[in-house]
Amino acid sequence: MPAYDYVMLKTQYHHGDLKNALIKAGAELLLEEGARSLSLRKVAAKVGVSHSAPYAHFLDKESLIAAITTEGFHQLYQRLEATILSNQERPSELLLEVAWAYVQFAQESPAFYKLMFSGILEHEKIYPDFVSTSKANFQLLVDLVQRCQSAGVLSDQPKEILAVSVWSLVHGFVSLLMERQISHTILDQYPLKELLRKTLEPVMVAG
Amino acid sequence: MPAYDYVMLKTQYHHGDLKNALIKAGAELLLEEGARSLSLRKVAAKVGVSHSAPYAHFLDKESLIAAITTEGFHQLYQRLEATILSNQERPSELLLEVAWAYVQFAQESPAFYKLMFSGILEHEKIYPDFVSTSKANFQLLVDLVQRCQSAGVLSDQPKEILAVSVWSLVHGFVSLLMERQISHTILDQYPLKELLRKTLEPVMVAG
DNA sequence: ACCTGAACACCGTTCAAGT
DNA sequence: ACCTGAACACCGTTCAAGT
Repeated sequence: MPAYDYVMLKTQYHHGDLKNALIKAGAELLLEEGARSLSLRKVAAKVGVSHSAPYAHFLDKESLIAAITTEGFHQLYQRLEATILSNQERPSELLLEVAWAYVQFAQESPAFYKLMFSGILEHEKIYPDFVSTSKANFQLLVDLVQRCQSAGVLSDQPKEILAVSVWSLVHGFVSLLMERQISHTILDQYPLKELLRKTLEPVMVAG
Repeated sequence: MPAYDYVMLKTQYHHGDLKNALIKAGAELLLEEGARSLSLRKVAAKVGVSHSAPYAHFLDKESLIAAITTEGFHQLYQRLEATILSNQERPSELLLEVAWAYVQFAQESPAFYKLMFSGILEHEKIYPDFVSTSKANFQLLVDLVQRCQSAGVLSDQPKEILAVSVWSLVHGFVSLLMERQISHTILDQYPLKELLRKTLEPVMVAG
C-alpha cells in the first residue's frame, strides 16, 4: 500500500488539523447563533467529529473559548492596525478613526465582542496566547497615544495613564452602547460617529 | 378549621412569597459560587421547592436573571446615592467618590457586576423594571454631572453628552480592571484610587 | 497520537397531575 | 393559583476501546 493511500485512509479517521478546524467552526457558530449556542458538542458536530474528539486538543470548553476569543483579539488588532496605517496623514483624526474601528468591530460581531470582554475566562494566565494578544492591543493604543501626544492632539500626561483613559472611554462607550444603556434620547440626536467624537472630546486637546 | 390553620397548611405547600425568595436565593448563589453555578434547578433546591416551581413565577431562566440583575442595579443605585448624600460639602471630590463607589461595588460583587453588564438579556424591553432601574442609574449620573458643572469642576458641555463621557470612563475603567486588561506595570505604580483619579482627570476642569 | 461511543451527572423546559 | 414529578432534549466531561 503506497504512502499516500495510507495518508488518505488516515485522513478519514484523523482529521489532520482538527484543533484549528474547531476554533474556526466555533467562531462561525458564535457569529451565526450567538454565545448561547456555542456548545462543544455543536462545534464538534459542525466539524463532523464525535463530541469527545475536542478533548484531544482542548482541556475543556473554557480552553476552546480562550482560543476563539484570542482569535477575536487578533482580528481586532489587525483592524486597528489597518486603520492606523491608512490614516497616517491626519493625526488629529487618527484617534477618532481608531475608536470608530473599535465601535464597528463590536457592531459587526457583537457576540464576539461580548465574549471577548465578558470576563468568562476564570484563569487567563493559563492561556498565554490570550494574554499576549490582549497586551498587543493595549500596546497598540499606548503607541498611538504617544504619537498623538507628539502631534499635540492629546494632553501631556504619562502615556500609560492616558492610554488607560482613552481605552476606558472607548471601551466604556462601546460596552454601554452594546448593552443599550445609552438612552435613545441621546442616540437619536446625533449620528453615532458624532456622539463618539463628542464623548472622546474631553481627552483631546482643545483647538 | 380556623383560618390561620388553613394558612399554615397552605404555607407548607404554597411558599407564600416564592418569587422574591427565588430572586434572593439566586443573588446569594451568584455571590457565593459565581454565574456559572447559577442554575434554575439549584435556585429552586436552595429555596426547597421543586425544579419546576419557578416557572409559576418566571417565564424562563432569562426572566429570573433579569430580576436578579435588576436587584443589582437597585443596590448600585442605593450605593451611589448614599455616596452623593454623604459628600455634599465637597463637589470637587464628589465625582471621584461616586466613581470609587462604583469600583468598590464591582470589586465586592464581581459576579453581580459582570452579570449586570454582560449583555446577557436578549430582549431587555420585555423587562420594564430592568429598563427603569438602568435609566435611574444614568439619571443619577446626569444630575451629578450637572451639579459638578454648576460647581465649576466639570467642563461646560451638554450635560447628557458629558454624562456619557463620565459613565464611559468609569464603566470602561472598571470593566478593564475586572477583566484584568490593565497591565500590572501600571497597577503596581499607583494605589487604585489614585489611578482612578488620574484616569478621570481628562474630564475634570484643570485647577 | 488521535478519535469513537457509551456512560454519567447536570441542565432548561414542558405538562399532566396533585393541593 | 401554586406546586410536584416524570419526561424530554440538550449539555460538559470521562474513559475504555478502537485505528
